[in-house]
Amino acid sequence: MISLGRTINPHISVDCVVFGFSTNQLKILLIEREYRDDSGKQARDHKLPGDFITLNEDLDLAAVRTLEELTGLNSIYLHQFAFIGQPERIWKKSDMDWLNTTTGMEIQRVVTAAYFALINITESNSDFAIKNNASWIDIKEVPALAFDHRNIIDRGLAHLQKSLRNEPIGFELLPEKFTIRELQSLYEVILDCNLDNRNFRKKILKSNYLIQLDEKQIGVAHKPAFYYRFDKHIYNKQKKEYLGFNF
Amino acid sequence: MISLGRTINPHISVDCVVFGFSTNQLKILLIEREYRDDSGKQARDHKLPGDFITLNEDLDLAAVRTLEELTGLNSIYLHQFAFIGQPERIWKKSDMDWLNTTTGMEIQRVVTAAYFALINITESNSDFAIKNNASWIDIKEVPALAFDHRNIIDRGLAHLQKSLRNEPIGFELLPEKFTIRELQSLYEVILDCNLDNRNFRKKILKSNYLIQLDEKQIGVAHKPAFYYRFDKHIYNKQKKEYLGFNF
DNA sequence: GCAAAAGTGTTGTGACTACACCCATGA
DNA sequence: TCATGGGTGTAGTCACAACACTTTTGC
Repeated sequence: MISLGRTINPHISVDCVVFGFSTNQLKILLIEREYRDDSGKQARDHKLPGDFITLNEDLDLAAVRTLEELTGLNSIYLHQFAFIGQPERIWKKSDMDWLNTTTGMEIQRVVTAAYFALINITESNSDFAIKNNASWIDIKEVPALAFDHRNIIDRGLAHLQKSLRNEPIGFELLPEKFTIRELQSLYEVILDCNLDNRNFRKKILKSNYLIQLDEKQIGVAHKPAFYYRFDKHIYNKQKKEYLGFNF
Repeated sequence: MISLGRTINPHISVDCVVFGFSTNQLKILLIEREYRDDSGKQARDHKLPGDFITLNEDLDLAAVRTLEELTGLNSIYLHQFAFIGQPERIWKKSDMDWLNTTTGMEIQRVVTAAYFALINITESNSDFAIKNNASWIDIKEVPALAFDHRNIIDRGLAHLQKSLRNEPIGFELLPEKFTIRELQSLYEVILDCNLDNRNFRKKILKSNYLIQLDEKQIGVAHKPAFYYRFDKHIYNKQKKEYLGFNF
């Protein structure tokens, strides 16, 4: 999405790799775009949510703005994870033409700050996104993308996997209350592995920032699972500095 | 250092936090700069090695170039660790004036890619640096700096500590051959803690990429220590993916 | 009562911490 | 021979991996 009607800084952009999780799939938010291919024909493909920053706009805030315009959400987990500036990263003429057309400026070279966001997909923010030509696509079925966005997604995914191993961020992708099994599935899908559920439970419950609620699943054809919630406050309190070094 | 005589991209710069280690101190490479303070008086202070990128220059290569111009070295451990773009990061009028004067351009706002470098300080590269107004300063005695460079250093140091815990990068700061004790001191200084030397040895030698040489210290008034070298090849081979998650 | 997923305990192994003394050298 | 830093071993604790059965519900 390009900011028409704002004064942009045409040298610097933000791009957001937005992850969501639903029906046991890791999904990513992509935007459909219309462009003219090298032969001048109208075509469609997908790109990451992103935008040029405006003059005097803070980078982080530009990323927040981009996502808010797209999902209606403004307090989501969002961090910069890379900054990409190879001169040849926009190598297709059609991509460069598209930038020139949509901005109405002569774009030379764009350096982009890549952001990483985690969203709990709900009906409401999903509807909001659809109105903006955005849609949630399974990470395993990402089509060909504009610019170097495929590369940015791969780096974002690696970042997600690393973060998930080192900090409790999985909750950002789940609703307020969730079952241990849902959490385990999330880990399995993102890390692409199978986890022993006894060991997973022990490990995740030992750190006592998962609070068991009084509520159970209803209407399921098996023993209903308890719901839990993540208590960020407890986590922050007992977050410890790991002092060993293990390589 | 500003590239006079090159065509620069005045929106984007690189800044390098360059660490060195000598006489049991963690040091950082700073450049002395002349400028006019807000009252117009000639003054001196320090800044990080850095530069605007030139048109069509790759960011990573801009960082390599900056350091090569400064130290004569071109194959050093160098990684991007942050990208900083608050509009108010250059808040002092004197700093903005200095940029305008040295570049001969009207600078509006600069977004900078922060790089992190590790160097084994030698007489030769140290002499080279001195010729360029650069000097090695103990990390604990860093004076007031230009721009937001103090902040960048703090973030670089945090990055160094984190990296040192997770990857064997300490060797980059030491000469080719070193004693276990030197390595331990390096860990202690950077992590700001005391380590038990029996446990340190066990841990570091267990991973068998430290090769004991036939050579010992000479001329020391105590039992001479063996020298070791780091074998990157062995490390790369047995580098394992840590699959658990520990938070 | 049966299908389907939830939930639970034990054991072996390996990594970490804490801790104190002898060894080789130069002066 | 003494001062200096190099170099070594053991015991307790804790985290992790591997592994199979009982429980609760809807149909």
